Parts: sequence; structure tokens; C-alpha cells
Amino acid sequence: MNVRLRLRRNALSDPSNPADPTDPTLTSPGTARPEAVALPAPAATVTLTEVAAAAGVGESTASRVLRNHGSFSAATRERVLEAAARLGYVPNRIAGTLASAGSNLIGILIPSLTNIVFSDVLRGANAVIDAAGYQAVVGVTDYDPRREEALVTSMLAWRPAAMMLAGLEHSERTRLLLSASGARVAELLDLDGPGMDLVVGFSNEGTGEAAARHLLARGYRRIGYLGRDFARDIRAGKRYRGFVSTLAQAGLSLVDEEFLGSGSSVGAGRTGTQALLSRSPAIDALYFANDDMAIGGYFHCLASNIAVPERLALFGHNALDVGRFAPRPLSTVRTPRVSVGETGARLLLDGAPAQVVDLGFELIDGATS
Amino acid sequence: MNVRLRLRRNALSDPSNPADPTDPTLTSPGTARPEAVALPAPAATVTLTEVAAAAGVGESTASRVLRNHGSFSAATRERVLEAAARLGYVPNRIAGTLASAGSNLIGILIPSLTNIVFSDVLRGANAVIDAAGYQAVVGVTDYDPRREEALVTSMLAWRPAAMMLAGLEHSERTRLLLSASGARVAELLDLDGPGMDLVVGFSNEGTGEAAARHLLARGYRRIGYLGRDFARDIRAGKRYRGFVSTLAQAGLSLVDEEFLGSGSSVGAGRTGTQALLSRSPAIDALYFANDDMAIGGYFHCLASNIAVPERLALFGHNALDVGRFAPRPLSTVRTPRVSVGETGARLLLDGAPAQVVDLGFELIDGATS
DNA sequence: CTGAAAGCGCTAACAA
DNA sequence: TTGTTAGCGCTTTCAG
Repeated sequence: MNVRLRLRRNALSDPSNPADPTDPTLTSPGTARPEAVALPAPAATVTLTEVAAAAGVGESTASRVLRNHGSFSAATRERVLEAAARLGYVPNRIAGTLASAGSNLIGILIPSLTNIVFSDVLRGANAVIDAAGYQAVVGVTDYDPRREEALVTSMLAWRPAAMMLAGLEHSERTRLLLSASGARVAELLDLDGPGMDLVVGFSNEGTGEAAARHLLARGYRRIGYLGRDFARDIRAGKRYRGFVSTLAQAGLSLVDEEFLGSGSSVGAGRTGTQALLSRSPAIDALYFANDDMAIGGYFHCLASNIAVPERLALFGHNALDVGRFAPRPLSTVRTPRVSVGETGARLLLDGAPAQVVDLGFELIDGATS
Repeated sequence: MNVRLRLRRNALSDPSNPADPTDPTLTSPGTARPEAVALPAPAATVTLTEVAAAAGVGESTASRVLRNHGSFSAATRERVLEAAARLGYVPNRIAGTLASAGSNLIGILIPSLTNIVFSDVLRGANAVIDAAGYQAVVGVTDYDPRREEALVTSMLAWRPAAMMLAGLEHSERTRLLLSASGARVAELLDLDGPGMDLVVGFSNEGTGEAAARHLLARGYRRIGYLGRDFARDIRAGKRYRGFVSTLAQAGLSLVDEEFLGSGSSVGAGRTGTQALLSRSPAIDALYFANDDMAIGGYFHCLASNIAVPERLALFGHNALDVGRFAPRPLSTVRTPRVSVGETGARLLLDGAPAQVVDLGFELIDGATS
């Protein structure tokens, strides 16, 4: 069954999808606009001047009432509020911001929306930002420093109150733009390196070390790694480094490793595990770049009747729900993703001094190791 | 192991986290700002006037060059561009927008960031929006119409070029604000009801009907349902309606059903399946509100040695990767989430006439039914 | 091809 | 407590 692109040309002429006939937007189809930066001029909007006139007061008085700032009599207040409501006044923050300096916009740049890590961070940050009356402007960099730079440029054009970025690695120009803008900056999710201003996260190297220590303590000695290209995910590379260096301290090195390209993480985990196992059957434990891949590996084991962890131990990263509720809870590391977003946003809004905040992590001793 | 809240007070005094000593933002700690709407005034920024002066041309000429609009000599162009680069000029879009009317902001309101459905839509929309030189301002409504209304209000204050909302259900005032604003509106992910302007999605009732037809065709007759509160997820309710009405047409009704509260979807799926099965052991197939829950149910079956689909068939919704790569691929419905975001954004930017676009869905005949 | 001048809608002194 | 007056930084006529 495949019901694709059944496109009804106009809602108005389609009785099966009754549209509200009183809605003016439906009656004005608009024309094609190939050039992007020229959308319809908004319908004539009510301005503060009109509200003031309708209320019979001066502009500044109306402004004061509407912002509840400064002084005015109860009577004026009443009249202004009534007029604003009656006219359907929606303040123009663009004008407001220009006049007063300082927007309520906060720029957030994340590498990806596919990866739950970043949507969690975004969720945490947005909750705080929103509660404080600010608004999040989000950009997705696709793990590309040049896209990050471009997004920083265009966001800075909106004079955001602050900026939040993922990680500590940025182009020189990005750093320059940011520091020249005077906006506060929070760098999230990584502690392993120098930051610009606020740094909130946990040590990725640390999580790798912890994972290695855990597997070593459990007696595993023939360990493999399954991950992705580190150029794309720098923090996974830091975890790998921590993991490998801890193995080295125990006089060990990875038995085998596999780096897969793009595509589904779960799928990559499944096929990668199969590949590793057939290439290096002696492997007794696998460290994955993240839980998605680890779950894929777990699925391979289930499908191929490989005993976990007796024959093969699995260790992930992130503590996703799907691993937590698997028949055998996945051994992994819980990272404080939502708190990272929340804390970063809060410190920014509180005007906290430049500092590094380590939110730590927690090793989850599941049933797959 | 639990490494929590190790908070280093100041990056500058912490040798273990070497900060860039040349970065000025690090040397000015800033002071506490309890009142949110008063972040630091941005550092003195270069204005167009200064660029023009430095280049020895008039403001309007500089403006024309910088926007590459209107006419100017190659020589002037050179001088202006050089001056802008030298001074590190970052155009102020707030002023630009105020002067010219029409921002490049597009407001996107989604119910949740936890649910991959909405991050997929956001991802699709953002890709198009971004490529066209616009910027996404996102808000999360938490499935609450009043929060949606509040967010619409504050977004409209930024005079967005367009707005994108999830679903067709909105408060009367939300509708009013939107249509009064003159901004184009796209409602996403649902077709089952009247829309305001652009409507892009698929029929949720249709997916429910398809799921029911599929299970009936497979011979299942004792069917149960596992989901969440419909007040929260209206579209899940529509799927349920489609499902149940199709069963009714076959003279059947649900054997049992369970509605779980909040918390992990996978976890809810697992415990809910267990509950349903012990309460109504005769159930031979389970329809889930989404794949996360279905995977939870599948995990329960794996853990309890319940043969899938021989003893119990499972049917989900959304076609997530995790179901696709499970030992037995999950039977589900693939929804065009990313396309919904992309298409909505593109139609908005193209100034397409008000219409309903049905992107359809695809039933995935997996191995769990 | 270029510059002067008039706002965009609002806020912020400053008087009254 | 209220109104008047300058701008915020930019775009946009409209002359030159």
C-alpha cells in the first residue's frame, strides 16, 4: 500500500476538507515568489501610535502601560489596555529592540536534529529560555564548521542576547565574530579543551575511560570498537581516545575496529557488529560510539543467537530509553544532556561569570557486560 | 560510578582547562542579572554609517553595495567591501527589517522535541528554510493550546515571514492572531479537519484504517490497543478512531485497550503490553500508538518468550529505524515526516496558494504481523 | 552612479 | 503622571 502525493489543488474547492470561509488568508492565494527574501508585506498592522490615539494618550504613556514600566494612573492604564485589546495590537519587537538595544533572542547552534543528544540539549535550553521570556533561534550545522560560521554570522545579525554552541571546536572566524559581537557564549557537551566563555558539559574522554575501566574490571580483554567517522563527530573521537588510552595503560589495545559511513545508526550497529565478529571472532566485548549503534549490535546478537554478555559484551553511550528497556538493559553511560541545555541557558540568562561547569556522567552497569 | 556537579568556579584559574588568554570575553566575568529581560548591552558594534564614512561614500551607497542591490561602480564596491571587512561590519537585521518591512524569520511551533516525529519535521523544514536564507525560530508547545497561543503571540511580535504549526487544532484566539497578522501559515502532519491556509501532511485516520485492514486481512480477530492520553496527542486519537471504525465495519471491536500516562514510551510499551496480556490473554494482535511503544511491546515478548507474531502480532506507527533493524522488522506505517517539513516550508516560501497537500503514507509489512 | 532626507515603530530621556 | 522629542540602524524614495 502506497498512497503518495495525492495533491488537492485548493482547499476551498474541496468539499472533503471544509475550510473556514471567514478566514481572509484563505481567500488571497498570493503569487509565486522565486526570490526568497521577499515574502508578502504583512497586512497593515496596528501600531502603538494608533493605540495611543485610540486611548487618547501620548505614545510614551501607552508604551509604559503596555510594558508595565514607569508610572501611569489606573484610569489611563485601563483605557490603553482596552484600546490595545480592541484594536488587536501586537507589539513590534523589531522596533522595540532597535529602540532599546538588546533582543530577547537566543541563538542555538546544534550539529544535528537526528541525533537525540542534540534535541535533548535543545529541549533543556528551550525550556529555560522560554520560561524567561526569551526566544530560541535554532540553526543546524550538520557538523560542518563552515556552516556553523555562516549561521553565526546570520544569527549575529539579529543581535541575540546570547549564543549557545555545541562543542569547543569552531573556526577562527567564528570565534572572532562571537567575541566581537559582545554576546555571551555557552559551549555545550564537551569539557576537553579550552572554551570561550561559559562551558557546560562533561568530559567525553572521561566517559571513554570509564567505559574501558568497566570492561577491564569485568575481565574482558579482546575488545573491539564500532563507530563513525570522527571528523564528523569530534566528541565520539574524544571518547575513543579516552577508551583506547585506558586500554593502553592496561597493556592492551583494540583487537579490531570498524568505522561506518552515514545511514541509520541502528542499522550500522547491526551490520558493523556482524562484520567485526566475522573478521575477528575472538572479540569478547564491543564498545560502541553510542547507544543506537549498540542496540543495533544487540539486535544482531539476538538474531544470530549470540549470548550477551557471555559470548559478547556490549557497551554503549548515552543511556537512551530503548537500551534501558531492552530485554537485557544495555550497559552504557548516562549523559546529562537535558541539564546541559538547561544549565547553559540559565547561566547565560543569569549573567554568570565565564566558567567551566562539569555536570558529570553516570556509568550504567546494565546486563550486557 | 557517579561524577556529579563538579563545578569549577572560573575557567581562568583552572590550569586543567587552559583557556585562550587572548579571548576578551573570558576576562570580563560580568555580573549577576536576576531580571531576565536585561542582558548585557552588546559591545559597541560597527554601523553602516561608519562603514560608509570609512569608505568615503554615502550611507545609501554603502547599503546598496552591501546588499548587492541597485547600481554602483566597481570602484565604490571595492572600497565599501574593503571597509566593511576591515571594520568587521555585521549588518543589523533588526534595523534592516524595521526599515524595509518583512523579516527572514519563520516561526515553527511543535508540540515536543522528545518525539522524533517533530524533530524530523523540524529538520525538514529547517533545511529548506535555511537554504533559502531564512531563519527558524522554534517554540515547543508541550501539546498545550494555551502555550501555543502564547508562543504565537510572542513570535508574531517578531513579524515572521510565515508560521508553521503542528496539527489543525488551535485555540480560537490563535487562529485570530494568525489571520490578523497576515503571515502565511502552514499546518502540518494532519489532514483530518479544516485548515487555515496551507495544510501539509497525511491522514492519521487513514493510517489507523490501513493498520486495521492489514491486521484483519492477516486473520487477527482479538485485537488490543496500547496508547496514551488522546488529549495530549490528538493525532494518535485520530489513528485510533480510524482503526476502531475499520474494526467495526468488520463487526469487531477492541478486545482490550490501555492508556498509559507519561514517562518513557518504550517503557510504557513494555509494561503496558504485559498488563494487557495478563488481563486479556486471548489478545492475538496489538496496535500501538507509535513505534516506540511497539518496540517496548516487542521487548516484553522477547523477554517473556512470547512468539511474535505467532502468539502475538505487533503493529506500530512511524517506521523508526529501531523497528526496522530489530531481529524481526516491525510492522508499521511509514509517515513522510521530513517531507512534511520540507514541503510545508517550500510552499510557504514559494508563496503557493492555500491548499491541502496529502503526502500519503506507506504501510510497512514487517515480520511482526 | 550617488547622496540627502525621511521614515520604519518603538523606547528613553527630559520637561511639563 | 504625562507628553514631547530624539534617535536606534537601516532602507528607500527622490533629486542630482
